[in-house]
Amino acid sequence: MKIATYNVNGVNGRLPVLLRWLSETQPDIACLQELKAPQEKFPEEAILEAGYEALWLGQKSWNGVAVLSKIGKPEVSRTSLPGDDSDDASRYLEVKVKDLIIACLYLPNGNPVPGPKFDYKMGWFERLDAHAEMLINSGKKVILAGDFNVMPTENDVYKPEKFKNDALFLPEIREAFHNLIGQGWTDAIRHLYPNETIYTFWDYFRNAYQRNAGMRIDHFLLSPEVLPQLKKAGVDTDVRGWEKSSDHGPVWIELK
DNA sequence: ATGCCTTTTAACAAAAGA
Repeated sequence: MKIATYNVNGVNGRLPVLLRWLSETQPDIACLQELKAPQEKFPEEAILEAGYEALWLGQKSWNGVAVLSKIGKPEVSRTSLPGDDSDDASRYLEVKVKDLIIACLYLPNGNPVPGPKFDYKMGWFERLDAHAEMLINSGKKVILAGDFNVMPTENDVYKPEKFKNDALFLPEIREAFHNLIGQGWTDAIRHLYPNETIYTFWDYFRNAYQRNAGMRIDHFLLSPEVLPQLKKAGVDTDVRGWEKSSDHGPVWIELK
């Protein structure tokens, strides 16, 4: 079984690229972030025609997450993180498919630092941390997948020194990510490729993709019950080079 | 030092992204 996560940066503007990617790579489940579309503007028909049933949380202009499946319709588990009823950003969609719980998440960017956006990011991470602990303690097969907006180590960004004061790389956010992992989660890409330089995002400008000036910010975290099934993982880096592509590339895992 | 591009919204720039 192949599961993918892809920050599409606009699901309607990206539809031709999204459909081509689904058709060429055939993930069984795809988690999408940054739909940038209200609930009623999600391209459900085109996704259905591509063979996928979908659940999605839309929002006007920004955010938005979805889970696509061609192995049975996902069942909603949660549509937000617990802990802050005032947060109405569409950033978290947790579903059940088969025997898996899959959390599709879009962590806030957090820049500029310092400021309310970074405070919001740290607060969001705290709520994720608390909920993830509950999930991992459940003993179920759980996957946290999505755009975490965190480069976990210096090997995850092309020029670490340039990002010392960035919300994606500050010590406190890397520590938050490290603490989350410490609950018992496994970073699937790093588990299979401990030392390789692997990126999932390349900026639109300065020819970042052509220069491979990238960052690894989209992640798969696996609960201990899922880890033994991990067979392969990778990034569809070529998709980032397609015409009208997102600034992120799709990341995927294969489970036995 | 810098959002240098791209998307969305809306009707022009502005906001946001990372």
